[in-house]
Amino acid sequence: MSQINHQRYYDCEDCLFKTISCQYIQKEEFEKLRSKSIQLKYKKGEVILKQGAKSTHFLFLRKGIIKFNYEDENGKNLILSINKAPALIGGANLVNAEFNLFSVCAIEDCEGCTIDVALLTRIALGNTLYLFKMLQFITDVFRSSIFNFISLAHKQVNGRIADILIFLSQNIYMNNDFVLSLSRQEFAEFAGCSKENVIHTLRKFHNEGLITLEGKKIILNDPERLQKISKHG
Amino acid sequence: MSQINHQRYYDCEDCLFKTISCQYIQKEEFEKLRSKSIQLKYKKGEVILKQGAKSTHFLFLRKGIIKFNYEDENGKNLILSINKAPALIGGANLVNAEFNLFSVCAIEDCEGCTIDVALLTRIALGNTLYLFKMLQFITDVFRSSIFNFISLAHKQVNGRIADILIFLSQNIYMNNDFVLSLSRQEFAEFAGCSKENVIHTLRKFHNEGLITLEGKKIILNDPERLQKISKHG
DNA sequence: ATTAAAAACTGCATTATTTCATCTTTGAAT
DNA sequence: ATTCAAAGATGAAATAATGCAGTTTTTAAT
Repeated sequence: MSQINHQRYYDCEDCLFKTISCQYIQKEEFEKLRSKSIQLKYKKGEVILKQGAKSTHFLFLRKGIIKFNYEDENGKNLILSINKAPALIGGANLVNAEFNLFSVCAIEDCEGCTIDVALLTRIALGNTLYLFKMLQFITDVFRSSIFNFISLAHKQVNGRIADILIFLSQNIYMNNDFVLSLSRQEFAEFAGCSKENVIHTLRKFHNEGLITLEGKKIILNDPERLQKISKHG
Repeated sequence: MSQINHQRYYDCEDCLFKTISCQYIQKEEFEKLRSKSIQLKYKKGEVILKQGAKSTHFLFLRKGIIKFNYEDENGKNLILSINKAPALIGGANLVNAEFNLFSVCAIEDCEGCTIDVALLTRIALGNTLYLFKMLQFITDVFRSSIFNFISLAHKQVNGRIADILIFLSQNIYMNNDFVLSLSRQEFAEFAGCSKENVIHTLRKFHNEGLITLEGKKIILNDPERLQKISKHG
């Protein structure tokens, strides 16, 4: 991710963050933000924000898919949430500014730009409607994780995996037919079970005709029946 | 909870919410908030905010212990978080105002007062430091639930129950020796397992000398060893 | 194209968890 | 004080999930 010369990969004119911001703040204000921001590219697998590190900036994710990852004291990983662009990442610390509770990693190639937290906060403090909009943006990222939480807490692995398949098709890939960005290990870290259990369960769904599985390619043949399994059928 | 005549149970002078508020806003502003607020008492078991209902007010919880409860489509309950006073409840909707995602129920007798959301928002919009403070207050309530999430997601029942015992002693009762406010069923809804599993596991911990169990009374005899079990030992 | 390493897969033994049937204790209501 | 209902407790059988060992497939590097 090292960009010595801060090259620009894309034009800021069509950026959603600019569009939204300029509904609330003056173009000159936005220009201050933009002048301090750096465009970055991340390859699949790269760490965008590191758990335990100090957040010096937000990242406006313009393109790509990311995971929120928590690593426990035994080195075991847990995926709390998966999100796709556009999203404002790193906002967990806007209110209670401290260290990153989680890592954020690219699970597909990503593009985005850094946003100076201190400057954004200063501007937002002078414009509460903008502040509210930014808070909404930030909390959006966490909204989906609540439902994964609920799924984990009181469903068995069948239901949890059905939930994840539905979630991915409806919220990430926007299609019943997609190429999974996660390894089986990562899928297991999202579902809160062993990778063998993921493999067995996906195979079972395949054998029952619920899904078609060809390596990383997954087709949901029967989303309604998956919904039933999710509802513990 | 019906208070036809809005009787006052306690004096507002020593209220933490007033103390904090008046560090940021004028006494006259606070008086507007206070004049619209109603003091309420809830008995153990009473619903304070109902899942699916519209939030017309926050509750500043002055005394007592509450649970955040989610009821799924099959009528199964799940406890997302347990919190004690003081806390500002119902703030999930400050930013994205819609319907309550969860119920909030008293698990010990509670006292608190309603706070008009629209008025608090209006005042906070005119005073961003106060707004930040309120947001901090609100997010505090959710902070602890993240760690329960993590515990649920990648620990077995032994570890989850150890985690809950430690959480309750350190964050709720502030003592190694406490009288549990939860039924075994509710404990199971917090731990994400069957009530029999809770009973078996608590009994096992008791037999191993880790805890002393006398009905609702629990003593943590060996918090260090519980920590080890939590860390999957 | 060949090789090595990583990821995916499989079946099975072990362990964990739920479910069920039954019994005991506790607490509230009459 | 008695009764009833709810909560707590227990053990055993059935089901679910993990962890292991070994095999195949995929991916990346030379």
